[in-house]
Amino acid sequence: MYASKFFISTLKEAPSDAEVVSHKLMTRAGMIRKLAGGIYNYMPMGLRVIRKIEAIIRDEMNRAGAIELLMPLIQPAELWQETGRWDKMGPEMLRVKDRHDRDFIIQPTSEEVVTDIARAEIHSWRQLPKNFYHIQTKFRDERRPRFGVMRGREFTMKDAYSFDRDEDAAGRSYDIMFDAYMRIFRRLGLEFRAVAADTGAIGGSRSHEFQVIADTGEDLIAWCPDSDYAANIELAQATALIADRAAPAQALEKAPTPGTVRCEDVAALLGLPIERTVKSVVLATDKEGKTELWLLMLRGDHELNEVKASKLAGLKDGFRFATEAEIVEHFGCKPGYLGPVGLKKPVHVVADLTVANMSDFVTGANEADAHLTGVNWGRDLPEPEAVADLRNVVEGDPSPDGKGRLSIQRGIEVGHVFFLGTKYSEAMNCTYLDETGKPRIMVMGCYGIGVTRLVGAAIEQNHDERGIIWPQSIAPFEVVICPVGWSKSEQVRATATQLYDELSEAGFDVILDDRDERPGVMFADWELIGVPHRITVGERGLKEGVIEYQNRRDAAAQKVAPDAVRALIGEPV
RNA sequence: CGGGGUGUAGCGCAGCCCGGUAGCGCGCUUGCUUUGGGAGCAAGAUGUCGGGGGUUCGAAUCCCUCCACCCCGACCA
Repeated sequence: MYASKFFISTLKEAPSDAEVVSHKLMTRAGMIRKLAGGIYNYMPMGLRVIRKIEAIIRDEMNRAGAIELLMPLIQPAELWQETGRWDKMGPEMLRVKDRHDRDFIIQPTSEEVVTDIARAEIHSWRQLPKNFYHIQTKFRDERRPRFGVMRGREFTMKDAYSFDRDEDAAGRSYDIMFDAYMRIFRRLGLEFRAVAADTGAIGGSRSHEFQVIADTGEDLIAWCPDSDYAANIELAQATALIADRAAPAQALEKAPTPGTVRCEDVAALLGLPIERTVKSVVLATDKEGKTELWLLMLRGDHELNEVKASKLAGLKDGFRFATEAEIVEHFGCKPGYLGPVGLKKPVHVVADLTVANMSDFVTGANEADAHLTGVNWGRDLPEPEAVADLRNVVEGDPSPDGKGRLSIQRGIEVGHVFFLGTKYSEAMNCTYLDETGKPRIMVMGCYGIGVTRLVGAAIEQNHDERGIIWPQSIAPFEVVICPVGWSKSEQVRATATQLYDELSEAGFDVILDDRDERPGVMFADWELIGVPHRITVGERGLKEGVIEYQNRRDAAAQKVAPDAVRALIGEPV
């Protein structure tokens, strides 16, 4: 490709609405242009990256035995009504009507349609297993689209769906996809981690997220450097940090703590470590018109994990945070000084694993500007109604597998593999005949990769102050040739053109910058765009018989003979 | 959805408080000079000042309203 024949539109300054680096750099590099909130044009330079990512995904999906098809962007409401998601999905799903006033949706995902295909086309156990996938535009009307391509409303996703005869076979399909995903993300050249993830309402144990490691990620992942344990923090198991509860040593006393609401402040005021304080989180449930309050107790330095809370026996069907009025009614006190001792009305008291083994701890006194010290289970208040893992793990917690301590990293979720079971196949009566001629429900799995999000994630992980640094496998171009004095020097032109031809012939994606710009302009543009290898050809060097090579990660260029540059670049990918 | 903020040239911004008919930098066009890290000089082009309504002799500026975009949002009692 010659630059003059391509489309390059770099900006010196990013639009003010771009917040994260990937959004800024993609816009500055001319890869995307915003059309509306969360909706972007993929400009030629950006589309090349997307196409390369798609090619790698296709290659590995096909290798893993998945079969590509393409399901429509617009889907009829009937299928979604059949599974009940027409009502469940909420405003995130964009609904449209056709000229006959019939309801359609713009697909946020494709379980319904693919299951409809399977039930219509697959009739025999001999046809199983099957795994269908497509790479298709999705639309999710996000509450708050942000971060450019990382959380857009319109985006591209690869979604795959496996169909199997039973759970064992579905497990094998899952493993095959898991392995394929490992290969895909390795080939994309990203630092990533596969982590156990919450399975939500569907249950079961098989769900993994693929997280690209980046400080700007929205997800927290807990992993153990000494073992292969890795889980989303939503799921990561916390252990009791105190093995056995010590006997009470202190008397129950009330301490004045005026204006001191947060646990760290209470601890500081009382001159105690924060590990001695217990915070009270008040939730509410509404069942058949009856409101019940739940007091969840966590150590002062710990945070409530809502996913874990939602698994508690009484909170399974949904909960909310209690209102101030409800809190006053039950505790006789406004938030800030709440505790489990001296309640006005009964509440369900649930203690975190660690809190359940604490003694002589500090809680609110249910009285403004006061806390209680020397609080002890059994003596000052009844044993908790339930003890459960309620908190987020923190850096340094013991790994649940008993092999060392947990580290916490931020990640960007770019892939998810999920064992679906029969949730959709049962709702849609997707069956096959087994060897005995009996109809049986197919067992499904689903597997997604956020293609456009990957572009953003790759940049979040690989950039510097000058711009993007693409992994070679997804760079819009692998090599750029910058001729200095293109229009002036016959010799520069000849050498640059010859290099271009040779490298293209060798299978590299090469762009020759024949725009006749000054070197500073070319260098700045290509460093912003993030091409991994740059070759500079100028009369000055040619007099000494050299050209220059610089890797995007190098601090400076090195002079080499034209025929030596190939060795520095390595191989095309 | 609630709270806050911002909309002025392709991009980044000033002007608004205190009304008088729009400006700067980058980019773009033309010419000359320059040519190894975002060139210099000169001459240009580009704005329904987010939309609508109102106040006023006069509105980017004041008032009302709509829209768009951005940020924040139980974080824990």
